[in-house]
Amino acid sequence: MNAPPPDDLETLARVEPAVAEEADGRRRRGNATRESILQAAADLASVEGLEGLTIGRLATELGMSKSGLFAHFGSKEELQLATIEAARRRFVEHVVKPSRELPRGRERVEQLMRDWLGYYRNEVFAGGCFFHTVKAEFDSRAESPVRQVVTDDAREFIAFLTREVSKAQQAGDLDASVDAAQVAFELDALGAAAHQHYQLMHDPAVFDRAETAIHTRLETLASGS
Amino acid sequence: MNAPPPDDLETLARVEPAVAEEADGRRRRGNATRESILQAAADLASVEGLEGLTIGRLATELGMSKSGLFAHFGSKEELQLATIEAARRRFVEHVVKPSRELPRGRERVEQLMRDWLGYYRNEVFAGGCFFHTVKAEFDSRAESPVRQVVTDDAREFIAFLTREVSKAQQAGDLDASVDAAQVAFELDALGAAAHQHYQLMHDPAVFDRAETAIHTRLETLASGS
DNA sequence: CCTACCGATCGGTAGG
DNA sequence: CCTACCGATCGGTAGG
Repeated sequence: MNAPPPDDLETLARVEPAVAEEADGRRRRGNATRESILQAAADLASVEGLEGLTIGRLATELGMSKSGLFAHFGSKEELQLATIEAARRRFVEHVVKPSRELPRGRERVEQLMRDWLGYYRNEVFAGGCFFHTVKAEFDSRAESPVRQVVTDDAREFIAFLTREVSKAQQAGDLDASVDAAQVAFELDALGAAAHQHYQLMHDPAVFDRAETAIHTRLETLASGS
Repeated sequence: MNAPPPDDLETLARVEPAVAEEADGRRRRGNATRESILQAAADLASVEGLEGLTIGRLATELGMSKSGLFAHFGSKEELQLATIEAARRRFVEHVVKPSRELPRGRERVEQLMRDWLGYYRNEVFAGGCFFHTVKAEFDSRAESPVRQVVTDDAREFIAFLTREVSKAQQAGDLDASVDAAQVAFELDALGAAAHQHYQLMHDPAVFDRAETAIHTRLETLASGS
């Protein structure tokens, strides 16, 4: 029960195949070590970016040797890509999943936006949202595998918001004559701005401002029902 | 004629005192070198951030020796602070000044937003907007002189937007019962989102999306006149 | 403005 | 998972 519909979650959370377990538990211990490295890496990168995430610093923080940590990944790029996946898991857990329990419609969109703002307010990553940091870091850099994953995730989140707006329109909650992608752009803009201001000024009043703007916008789109 | 009113511009552009000129022109040459260094630094930092802006790389790009360039500033932090001032001059020229020729009111607000979006579209800095890059870079770092200047500039821009909205309200163009700071927050959010999406996806259609959102929002605030 | 350095740190490797 | 390295690059200095 309460199993989320598979459509959105699978694209956003790209489930890794489970790794076969060794009899002595070595593999499980290795995976647990790897995951704890990656969660620390995601927090560090949410502050310093994925380039500022250095292997030496991460190793010191975890009480490991540099080469011991390095052996888990093989290259810095592999570490960066694995860190993005770990951060995605945390994001899905806090922002995407909770509102899945509500029926499709305006209420679900509003809950999703509240969860998103709450995730900012609670600083689920050490430096605010991991994804805002890395989007800004890679947005004007040359193409690379890391940049590609970052843009794919950004597109996916906007597409996810767009689908939720569409569903609310289909449910008769929002004016269906307005482009759902346009509304999703505006909602994304308000969330991102709240995050940016909060990280910079530490004033939680910005969340009220964002909620007001979201509510006002959705009110103008409310179908007479 | 066409001299901009001093109120907003001086706070945003913090005019440096003119340096006394030496008879042999050495000082002028020195200042010109310094400014060309800083403009290159601002472009580099708009891509790589103010930490990624390394003295060695900047020197190579300008065909100077590292220590020759370094001598102009004395520390990396001084270079970073001077680079922010140079970037501010460029921003004011492209975004703040042009709409000053229009009378206060809704038209001026809309022109300001068009100039801002045009500045993004034209990639006036090599990596999009210098200020978005450095805001994201420093937003979750520890306090420092550089971070302080970055937040001051961010506050100043929001305050500037807020004043322009207020003036449009006073001119009777926009509903005066809505909080001007709330409207400024929303306008800032839409501009910043357009920048982010454009840098990441290279799709200029996002500017139409932003303009549509800005226009729609201001229409809901239009006083019946 | 230059050459020639400094100690620290970077990503990565050798060998165990 | 470790110690012990590597060449490159960092910010910064000495001396001119």
